[in-house]
Parts: sequence; structure tokens; C-alpha cells
Amino acid sequence: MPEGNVIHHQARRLGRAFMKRVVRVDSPQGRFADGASRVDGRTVTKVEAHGKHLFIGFDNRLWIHVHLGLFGKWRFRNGDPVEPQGQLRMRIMSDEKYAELRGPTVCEVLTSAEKKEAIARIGPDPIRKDADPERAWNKVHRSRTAIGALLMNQQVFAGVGNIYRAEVLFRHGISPYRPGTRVDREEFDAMWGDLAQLMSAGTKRARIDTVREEHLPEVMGRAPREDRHGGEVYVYRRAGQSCFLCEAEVQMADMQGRKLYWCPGCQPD
DNA sequence: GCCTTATGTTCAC
DNA sequence: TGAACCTAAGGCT
Repeated sequence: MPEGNVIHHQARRLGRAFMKRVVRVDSPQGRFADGASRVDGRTVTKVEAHGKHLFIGFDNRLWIHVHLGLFGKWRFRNGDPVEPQGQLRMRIMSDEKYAELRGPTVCEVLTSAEKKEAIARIGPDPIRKDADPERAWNKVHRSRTAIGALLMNQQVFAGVGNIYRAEVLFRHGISPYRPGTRVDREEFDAMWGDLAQLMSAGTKRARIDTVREEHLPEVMGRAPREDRHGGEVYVYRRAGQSCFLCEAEVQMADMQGRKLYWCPGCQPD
């Protein structure tokens, strides 16, 4: 159940394991059998992440495209593959290592042109150095949609998910219900820069930490147990508890089918 | 063991 | 707006 930072982390890991190597690719479950046969036995030339989308490139100009969705998971192992247990969509294997993919929303083979189209469909990804924040700003400041929803829209901010959405709004004192049209340029720039930094840090560690250093003693003192997503945060999944920085109670509400967390004291309408 | 929940997206109505 | 997708972990019994 990863946000963009984890996908980038996994892309690096897949690159380290398989780049420039001839690999075997199969689909013990069968649902990716046709795709696997098109890249089986080829050499991996590139691994890229764009938002929550992962692309593995091969020397025949084809790409495996993976989107984990809510349930998808990679598992990395050393040595010879063991007998598959349960539903295993794809295996990618070198002599020393292999990776197993279960439960993805998307696992398909694309041509270079199709891969380009897939990337064009999503917005700029704050983790990528080649991202153009103007594309996101143009959509945000023209939209009456709530900024909390815009942050979750992959065509606006690729890779941002429910944790980064809640946390970046908290860090900038912005109500999730404020329309995009009422987010000014300065606030947008600050949030974009913050996302770039937070998500890049989250890529290295494959976890999400958003608490500023000066608040850590207070947060650690009052939240001895890590939430199971791993990492220290201000409001995500803290509904009903008091805010770390003010007296207000952290709120939870449904926004477009996803749970939204915010502090009404620090993020007034 | 069973029920709920989850860092997500798409499609049908 | 809701269901479907289809996996794993945590909480509860």
C-alpha cells in the first residue's frame, strides 16, 4: 500500500538486483503469462518510477509496467526461487536474486510509445528531478476542487498518497477543504518544495517521516508507539487524539472515499 | 480463526 | 457513489 516514495525505493532495488542482467520472467499464476514470455530471457536496461508507476525496461525496447494499487507487494529474495505459494503474478529472476510480485492492480508489457503515453497521463512527480511543478500549479490555482482532493489526484501530484496529503497540509497550516483557487503561489511553492524533500527522504528509508526536528521530543514523548505505516507523523491516523502542537483534537472525515486527517486548530478554514 | 482495515485505481450506475 | 480488484496485518474472539 505504498506512496510514490516506496515505488521509487523499489525501483532502485530492482535496478540494483537486475540492471544489465539477463533475467527469466514468468507468471506462476498465469495472469501475466503472455506478457512474461515477451521479455523472458532478455537483459534489463533500465528501471524507472514515475509517481506510483514502476517501469522495467528490456533490451528489446519493451517495458514491464507495474502499479501496485492497494494490495500489491514486491518481495525480494536471494538464491534459487522456491516453489511459489498462492497467487504469484510475476517472478523476475537472475542467477543470484529474484523478486516476486503479488496482487498488483496493473502488471503488463508496454512498447516504448505506450510507456511514454502512460507517463504523459500523470502529473509531475515531486521526487523526480525532471518534474515541472508549473504543470501542477496550473491545475491547482484554476481549480475550485479542495486542495485535499487535488493532492490525491495523480494527474496533479504524481506519487502523493493519503499520508503525504495529510501531512503536507498540516505542515503548511492549510485546511484540506480550501479550494485550489485560494492557494496562493507562495503556499504552493512551499508545499511542492516540502513534498520534494519529504518524499525524497522517504525514498531512501522506504518510510514516511514528516515531523520537524524541533517537534520530535514532544512527539516521541507522547507517541511512544510507531503507527504501523512506519515513521513519525503529525495527524495521519491520529483522529480523536490531541494535536501535538495545539489543544485541538485531530479530525477525520471522508473525502472522495478516502480518509482525511487534519487539525482544525493548526489548519483553520 | 474471523472481521476489519489499509500508503490505490478503475469502472459501472 | 459504490463496488470490484484481491493481499496481508492487526485486533478481536
